[in-house]
Amino acid sequence: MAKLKGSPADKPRKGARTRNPQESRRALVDAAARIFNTVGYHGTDTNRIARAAGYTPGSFYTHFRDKKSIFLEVYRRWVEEEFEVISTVLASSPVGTRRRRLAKDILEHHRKWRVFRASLSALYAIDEEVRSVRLAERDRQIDGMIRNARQSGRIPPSRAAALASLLAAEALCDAVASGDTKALGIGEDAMLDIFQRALRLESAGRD
Amino acid sequence: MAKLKGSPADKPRKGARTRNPQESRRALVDAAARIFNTVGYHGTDTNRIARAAGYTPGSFYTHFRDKKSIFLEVYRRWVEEEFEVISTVLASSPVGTRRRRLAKDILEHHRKWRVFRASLSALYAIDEEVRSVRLAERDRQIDGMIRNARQSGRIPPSRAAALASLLAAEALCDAVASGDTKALGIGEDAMLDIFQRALRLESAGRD
Amino acid sequence: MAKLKGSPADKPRKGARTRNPQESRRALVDAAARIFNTVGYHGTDTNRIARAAGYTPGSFYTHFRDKKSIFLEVYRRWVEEEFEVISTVLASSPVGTRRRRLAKDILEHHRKWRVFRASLSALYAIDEEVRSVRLAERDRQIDGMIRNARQSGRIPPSRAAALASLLAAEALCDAVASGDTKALGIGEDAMLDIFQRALRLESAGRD
Amino acid sequence: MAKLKGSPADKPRKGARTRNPQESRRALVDAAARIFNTVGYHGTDTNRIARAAGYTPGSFYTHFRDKKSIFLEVYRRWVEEEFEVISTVLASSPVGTRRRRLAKDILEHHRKWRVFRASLSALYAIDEEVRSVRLAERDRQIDGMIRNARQSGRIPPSRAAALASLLAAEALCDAVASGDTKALGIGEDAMLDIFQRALRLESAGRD
DNA sequence: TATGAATGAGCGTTCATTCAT
DNA sequence: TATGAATGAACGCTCATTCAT
Repeated sequence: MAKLKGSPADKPRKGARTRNPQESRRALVDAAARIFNTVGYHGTDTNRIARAAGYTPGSFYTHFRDKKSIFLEVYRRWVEEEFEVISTVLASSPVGTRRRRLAKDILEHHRKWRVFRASLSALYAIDEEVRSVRLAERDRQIDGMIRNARQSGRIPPSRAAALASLLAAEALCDAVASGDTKALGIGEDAMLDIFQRALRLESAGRD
Repeated sequence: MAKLKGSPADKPRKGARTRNPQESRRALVDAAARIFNTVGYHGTDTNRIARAAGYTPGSFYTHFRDKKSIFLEVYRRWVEEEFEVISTVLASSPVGTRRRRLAKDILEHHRKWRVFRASLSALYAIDEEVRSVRLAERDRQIDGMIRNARQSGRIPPSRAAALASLLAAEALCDAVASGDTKALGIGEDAMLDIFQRALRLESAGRD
Repeated sequence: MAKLKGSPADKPRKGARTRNPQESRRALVDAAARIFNTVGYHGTDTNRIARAAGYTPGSFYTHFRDKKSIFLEVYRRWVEEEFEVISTVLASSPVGTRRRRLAKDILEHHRKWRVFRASLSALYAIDEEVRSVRLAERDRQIDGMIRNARQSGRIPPSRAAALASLLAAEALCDAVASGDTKALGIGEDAMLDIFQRALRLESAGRD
Repeated sequence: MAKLKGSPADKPRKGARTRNPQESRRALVDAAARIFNTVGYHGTDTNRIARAAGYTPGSFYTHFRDKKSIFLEVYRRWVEEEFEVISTVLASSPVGTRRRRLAKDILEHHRKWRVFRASLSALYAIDEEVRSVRLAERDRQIDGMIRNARQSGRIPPSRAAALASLLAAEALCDAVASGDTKALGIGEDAMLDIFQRALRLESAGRD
C-alpha cells in the first residue's frame, strides 16, 4: 500500500548541509511536509525525510524529538499558511468577488494538502498530543471567525455555529479537493456555490 | 503512539475454532472491527486480529487476501449498520420527534466507530481501492437520500446538495462524537440543533 | 571495542530451518551463548544471533520476547551445566582426588564462560530482572551446599558461610580462568590449592 | 534496560565553562563517574557526560580520546580513593577496632561504587586495554599488601595468598554492598565477620 | 480449513565521534 | 579551548505474509 519510494518528493535538496540550524530545521520540515502529503504519516520514515532534506538519518534527531513532533510542526505551519491564504484574499480582493475568491483559494489550499490532512485526522483520533494541538488550533480559528464578523460589522456567530460552519466548509472542501465530486458526477461549480453558502452561514448562526 | 497491546479488544473469542468458514470469517471481521476501532489501521496487526478471533495467524489468510481487504469488509459492514440505524428510526419513530431521533442515533453510531472512520479517511486519501469502495458507498447513499425525499413527498435535493448535507452531517457528527465540542466549550445540544438543520438542508438544495 | 563481526562464533548452523520449535529455540540459545561469551551482552545483536543459528532476524522474536530474555535463558542453562559438572565429579571421582578434580572442573567451566559471566555481573548491577533471576539461582546453590554437607555427614555451614565460600570460590575461579594469575606471575597450582581450601571452608563456617 | 535519562546524576554543573583544561577534565571525570555508576558503561553516552559537566558534546573530545579513556580515568581515580580509605583507617584507627573499621570503610566504598565496578569487570573480560590497566592496579595492590604485612611485623603472604584474599574480600564486599546478603536472608554482621577473617587470611597464606 | 513457525524487509531511534567555526 | 550541528553505522524490534504440515 502506497509504495512511492523513489518519488519526486525525494530529490535531495540542492544546497544542503548548512551549519545553520534554522535553515536545517526548515529544510527538514519542507521535506517532511512533502512526504507526509504523498504517502501519509505511516508511509513516511524519518530516514527518508532526512535524506530528502539533504541530511543523514541521525541529523533528523538533532532537530526533532521524534517523528510525531515534526508532524505537528508541519501541521502548525499548515495552519499559518491557511491564515495567510485567507488574509491575502481579505486584504486584496474586491468585495464583490471576495467570497468566491475565498472559497476558491481555501479549496486550492486544501487540495494541495489533502493527504497530509487525512493523516492528521487519523492521528487525531488516536493520539492525545495530536488531539490537543489540533484542538488548540481549532479554538484559535473559532475566535478568529467571531472577531472577523465583529470587525466587519456582522452579527458574530455563536461558537457552535462558527465551529459548524468551519467543519462543514472543511468537509466540502476536502470532497472537492479530493476529486470526489467529479467522481460522483457532481459539478465543481455547484459544490462551490454550496461551499460559499456555508461560508456565509457563520454570520447567521444563533443558538 | 497508540500502544494498546493488551486492550479489552483482545479477548480471545469464547467458542472459537469452527470448521465453518462463514463463521470464521464473521469472527475475524468482528475482531478486526473492534481492533481497527481501537488503535486504527496501522496500529492493528493481522496476527492480533486472528488471535483475538480465536485463530492463529495463518488462518487469517485463508479468509482474507490481505489486511486491506478485511478493512474494506469492516467498512461495508459499517455502511450496512448505518443503513439499519436510519431505517429503524424512519420505520419506528413518530414524525414529530423523528428528526431529533435520527440525529441522535446517527451520532451515536458515529461516536461508536470514530477511530475506525478516521482510519478510513486517511486510507481513502492514499489508496485507490479504498477510495473506489468508499465512493461507491457514497454514491448509494446519495441515491438513497434522493429516493427517500421523493418517497416522502419532498422536493428531492440535487446530487450536489445531497452530498453536501451528507458531508456536513458527517463532519458535525464526528466533531460531537469525538468530544471536540465539549473540549471547545460548546454544548452538545447547540450542536445537535445545527446538525438537525443540516439534515433538513437536503430537501432545500437546488442546482 | 570488541569488533568480532566475522568471528567463528557465527557459522550459520548446518541443518537449520527446522519446523521444530524446541530445536529452533535450542539452536538460538546455543548461538546466543557462543556470541554473548565472545563479545558480551552489549556487543551482541539479536539479528546476529538469529543468523548464526541459521534463522532470519524476525525468527528470533518468535522464540524470545527480547534480547534480555534469551540472555537469562543462557544463564539458566549455565547454572544447570555447572550442576552437572559438579554432580559428575561427585558421582565418579574417587574420594582421594575428588576435591582436586572438582576444583579443576569447576575452574574449566568458568574459564569457558568467563566473558558471559562478566556480562551477567554487569547486568546484574543494573537490571532488576537479571538480579532477581540470579538471586534465585544463588539461593538454590546455597541450599544445595547445605544439603550436600548434611548428606555427606559433615557439619552443614551457615547460610552466610556457604555464600561466602561460594563467592570466594567464584572469584578465585574467575581470576584463574581469565588468566590473571598467570599475568600476575602467580602459579596456577598455588591458586588451585587455595581454591580447594575455599571449597573446604564451607564445612567450617559457624555464625 | 536501565533508562535513567533525567536522573540526579545529570545536574549540569554549577560554575561550568572554565578555560582551565585541568578544571574541565576534572569536571568531566566527576560527571562520568557519577553516570557510569548509575547506568553502567553501555548506558552512558558521552554527550550526556559532557552536558552533565557543563560542556557541549564536542568538548568531551578535546579532553579525552574516547569513551573508554575516560572510563579508565575514572577507574584510576577509584583505586586512589580506595588507597586513601585504607590509609586513613590505618593511620587513625586504634589497633583494637582497626580491622573492623577497615572492613566497614572498604565495604562502604564498594557499596558506593558497585555499579561502576560491575561495568569494569564486564569490560575487563572483553577489552585488552581495560584488562592491562586493571592488572597493573592489581599488581600494585598485591605489592602493597605484602609491604604492609612486612612493615607491621607480620609474616608476609605469598603473592597467591595476597591475590586470593584480595579477590575474596572484594567478592564478599560486593555481595554485601549490592544487598545480596539481605536479599538472601543473611545478616550483614555475619558477613562482616567472615569478611574480617578473609582480611586476616592474608597473613596466613603459605605457598 | 487450520496451523504456527518462519520470513525478511524495514523502521524509528541512538550515540560515539568529527569538524568547521 | 570550546562549540554544537552533523554524521552514519548500527541495533532492537515489528509485522504482513508464506508455506509445509
